[in-house]
Amino acid sequence: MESSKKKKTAIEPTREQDYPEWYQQVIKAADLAENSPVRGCMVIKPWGYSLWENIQQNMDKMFKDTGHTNAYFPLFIPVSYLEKEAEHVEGFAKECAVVTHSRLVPGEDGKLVPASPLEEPLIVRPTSETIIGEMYARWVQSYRDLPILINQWANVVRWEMRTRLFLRTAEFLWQEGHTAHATEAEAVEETEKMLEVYRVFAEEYMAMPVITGLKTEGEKFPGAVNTYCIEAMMQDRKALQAGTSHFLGQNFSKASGIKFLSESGVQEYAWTTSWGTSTRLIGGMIMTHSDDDGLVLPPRLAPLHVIILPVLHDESAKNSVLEYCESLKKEIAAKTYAGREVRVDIDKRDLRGGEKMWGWVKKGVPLRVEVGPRDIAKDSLFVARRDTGEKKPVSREEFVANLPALLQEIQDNLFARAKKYRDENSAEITNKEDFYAYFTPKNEKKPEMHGGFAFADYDGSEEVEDMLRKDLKVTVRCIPLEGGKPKGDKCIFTGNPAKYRAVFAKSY
RNA sequence: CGAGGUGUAGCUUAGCCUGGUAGAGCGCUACGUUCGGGACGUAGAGGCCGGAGGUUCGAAUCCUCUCACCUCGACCA
Repeated sequence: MESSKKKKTAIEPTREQDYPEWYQQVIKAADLAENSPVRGCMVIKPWGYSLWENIQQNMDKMFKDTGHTNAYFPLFIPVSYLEKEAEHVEGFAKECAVVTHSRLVPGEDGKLVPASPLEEPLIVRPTSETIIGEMYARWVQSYRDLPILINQWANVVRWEMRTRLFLRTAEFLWQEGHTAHATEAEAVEETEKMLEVYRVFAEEYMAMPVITGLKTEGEKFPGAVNTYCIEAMMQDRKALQAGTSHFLGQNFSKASGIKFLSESGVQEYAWTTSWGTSTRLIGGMIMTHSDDDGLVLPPRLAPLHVIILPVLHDESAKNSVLEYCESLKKEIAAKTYAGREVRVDIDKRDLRGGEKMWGWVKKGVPLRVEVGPRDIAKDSLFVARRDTGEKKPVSREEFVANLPALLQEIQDNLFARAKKYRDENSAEITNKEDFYAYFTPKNEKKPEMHGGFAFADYDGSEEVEDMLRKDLKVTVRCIPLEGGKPKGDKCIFTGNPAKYRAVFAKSY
């Protein structure tokens, strides 16, 4: 970049200037999704949806490899089912969409009005523990019927007050695993196993480093005994809960009546788990890797790995350039990366070179290859990396041969970069004063990016959590599975005996 | 649901205080010059000023109601 003029970014504002607005603009520029006329509900556009398809395909394989199968349960749940588990009702009742009528009839002013009230109202599922529990109760008679290891890909509805594309929408797409086991140990093992699946997916596919941990009483899933989670740091240093795995104990099996006759002939309640990730992952991926020029995609989830940009303005060379690009495309498509065909396309649109190039920059395609008459003469390609911005000529032979390795290098670089950022913005904090200073912006009127992940000993009390939420909007993200034991012996807030060393942060 | 704010072309908006019947930029269309980097010129299409009612000779502008959205609280994958 020339030093004389200020570097122009494709996305305005920049992350530094206005992070939430930057996020919206990245989505718009990459054409991932947009708000719909339906309050709180988004339209996921083809480029965004293909990201979701790639998440689905890869994650689904991991579920199958760990012994799970897919099934589908109803969108509607009778209200009485929700009432069965006390904590669960409290957690979800206030954000349920309710179906009360079964048809519409023309009213006096020509408008349609609901008619035929239902005997029992239905809710649109906010999550499916209760309806799936009801079915499991019917399916399970003997210890021989266990375990049940089922996953469902579905949409759910939670009537949120405030929504943001991908991060929180009234309707969202997700997967929810629901398993039932004969023993507590087996169910706990399942809960931890699926958390590990999520960790691997986040780190190896999304290139998004995460902390695995346990939620506190106040933050756990309504009705669960334990909630495990993966927590990631976004570039504004806020935490994003990217996946949860719940050990439900016998709470839901008792509520739904999932009973079985054990090997020793005793009636017992099953032990259940549930675990989920959603389209929120796409939001996490955007906020982990993207920069001031737009979206940056990890190769393992990118809908397109390589975009070939022919230089076509010279009419006489047009055909030969296109022919060259077609043969290059074939050669590239024959390569494999991470067990999949390398995905490649040629942008033949009749647009100006710069316009085309910036379009693909903003869409986050890992590699751009420019091919013009001068390159063809040397059998050379002008290759640009989206992650580093590096551009250089490479011989065609070398490029094709190294392509899988280069894609993996980009994947690794994204992970390393995100991990470095997270570690640089994490702090070990040993007293309340430092803690408050860490989470307080220096400029109150126009808060700069500040804070991050704070690791600190605390007494595990809800009083401390309430105080931090109120004073700083900081919450306990989790008690990390590694390093969750207190380092000192006192809570840095109360001086009481320390119970945990937790990760504190502001969050989405 | 509490407090504040905003609705004018596909998008961003000027005009509103001090009523006189709508203007710009981007985008879009056509043509031309350009093209190894987000071009420029010329011409053009596009608006019942969120909706309903009221005041007035006359309303984008004033008043009332209503709807939607945004910001801040409570809630949240």
